[in-house]
Amino acid sequence: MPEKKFSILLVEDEENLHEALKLNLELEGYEITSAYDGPQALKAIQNEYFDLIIMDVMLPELDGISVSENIRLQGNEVPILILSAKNSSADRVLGLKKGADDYLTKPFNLEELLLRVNKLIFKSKQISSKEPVADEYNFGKNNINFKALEGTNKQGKKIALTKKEVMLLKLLIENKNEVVPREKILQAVWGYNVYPTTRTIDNFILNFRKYFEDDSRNPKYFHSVRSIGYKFTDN
Amino acid sequence: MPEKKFSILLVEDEENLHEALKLNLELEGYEITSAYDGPQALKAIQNEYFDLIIMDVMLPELDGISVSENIRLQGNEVPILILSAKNSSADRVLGLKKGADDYLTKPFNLEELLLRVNKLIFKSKQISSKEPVADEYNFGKNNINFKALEGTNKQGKKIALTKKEVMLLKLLIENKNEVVPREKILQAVWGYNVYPTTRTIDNFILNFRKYFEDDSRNPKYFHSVRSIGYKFTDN
DNA sequence: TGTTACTATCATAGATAAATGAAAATTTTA
DNA sequence: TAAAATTTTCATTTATCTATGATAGTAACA
Repeated sequence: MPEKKFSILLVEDEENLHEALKLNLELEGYEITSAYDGPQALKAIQNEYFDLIIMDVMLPELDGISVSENIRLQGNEVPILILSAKNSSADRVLGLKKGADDYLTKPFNLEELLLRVNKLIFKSKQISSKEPVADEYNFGKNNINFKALEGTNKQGKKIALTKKEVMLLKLLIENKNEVVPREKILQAVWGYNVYPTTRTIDNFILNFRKYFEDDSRNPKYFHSVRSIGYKFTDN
Repeated sequence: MPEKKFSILLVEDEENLHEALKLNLELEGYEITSAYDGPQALKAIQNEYFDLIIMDVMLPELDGISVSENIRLQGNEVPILILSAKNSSADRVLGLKKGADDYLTKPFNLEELLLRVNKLIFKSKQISSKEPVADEYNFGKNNINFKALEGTNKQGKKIALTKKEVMLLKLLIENKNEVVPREKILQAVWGYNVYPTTRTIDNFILNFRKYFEDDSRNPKYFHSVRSIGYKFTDN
């Protein structure tokens, strides 16, 4: 299995700087997606998973601060590194307030940028460590044995689970009572960072409902949250 | 660490008033930069950081309102205190008031000016320490879980919240005790190129009141501020 | 003080985008 | 190669969002 690259969204309108940054980041082993204005950036964020966003404040159409604000309001906590031309502390305060995680003033030293990029990505991975679920999990009258790749439903019927099914179940149960966005699911279970036009996730959820729900029309455990993702609850 | 002086840009063309204000503000401990017309003001703003701008509406070359608009278009949210003569267009001054700034009508009392200057600077510093809201928020007997997209009202009833509802709730709660103008709401929640009729926002507020208020006719939390926007309070 | 103009409230209905569910197509595994 | 697992496709259903309109409330002004 090839080592997974971290993916970065680079939002910068100035061509030369954009290309230079892209080249250097790729040399460091990151996978770069390019955006040249605010709307493009927002669109990319809707469709892909990123480990980090590097964004200029001064952008055509929609400025970087507004973009960050929008990202945060959507509940997305991807780390954001803001680049600013102005050396004004007003920008700085405003940017950080809106949820940017770090801040660099142009012109900046390339070394410093790379250091910060590394730090931000590492930091966010650290925090995201959730307590792992045990080998078995019970909800209602259902049981899941993650190691045996096997489930038992309320009628005591054994259900053979596949690897992917187990991965998705684990992910949802680890994050129970929280909505897990589709991009996060794809990222965690499939390893994509591109959100394909696919109903694959939905099919897995449908299967889970068939396996474990009394009434798949009114799910108690596997809830869909429209336009975001899915949520597992057990109460 | 030496105490930092707050810096003010004073934009006033009338020499006598300008000098008088400058002297008094300096006596109060502020650092004053002078400008005597619109273009000068804009130039100063490009090059320096200011904690506050005091600006006459009636200026040679380029009037104060235009200068303010220009500043805002640049994404700069420095507080602006407008000085206006009584006969100036009420509409445009009203427009500025919406931006959480302040205005004074000439002739004004010096004490009052100093009070407002203080208030504006203090207020903007306050805002800058605003933190993003946590995953959960409680007000009265209500609870909102932003990660679960779920609310609980005083009767303990669970309310499934939608993505947009959560975005708007977050925005209002992040800015609690402040009026959030309708344009700001549209910009932050709906995005850059969507213009739903303003009734849409009202509908969301309406729902929030149904979910969380005892008496939706006399809201305790979700207040409308006529012709400006909405305000969330929790006291 | 009454008239007028504006703005918010609230219910309802329509539009739209997303999820469902079944089945077929494809890929992977044994 | 057969069987299992996974992914795609597509018609249908549904959740959510938006527009509309009737009413009530509020501010402005003579």
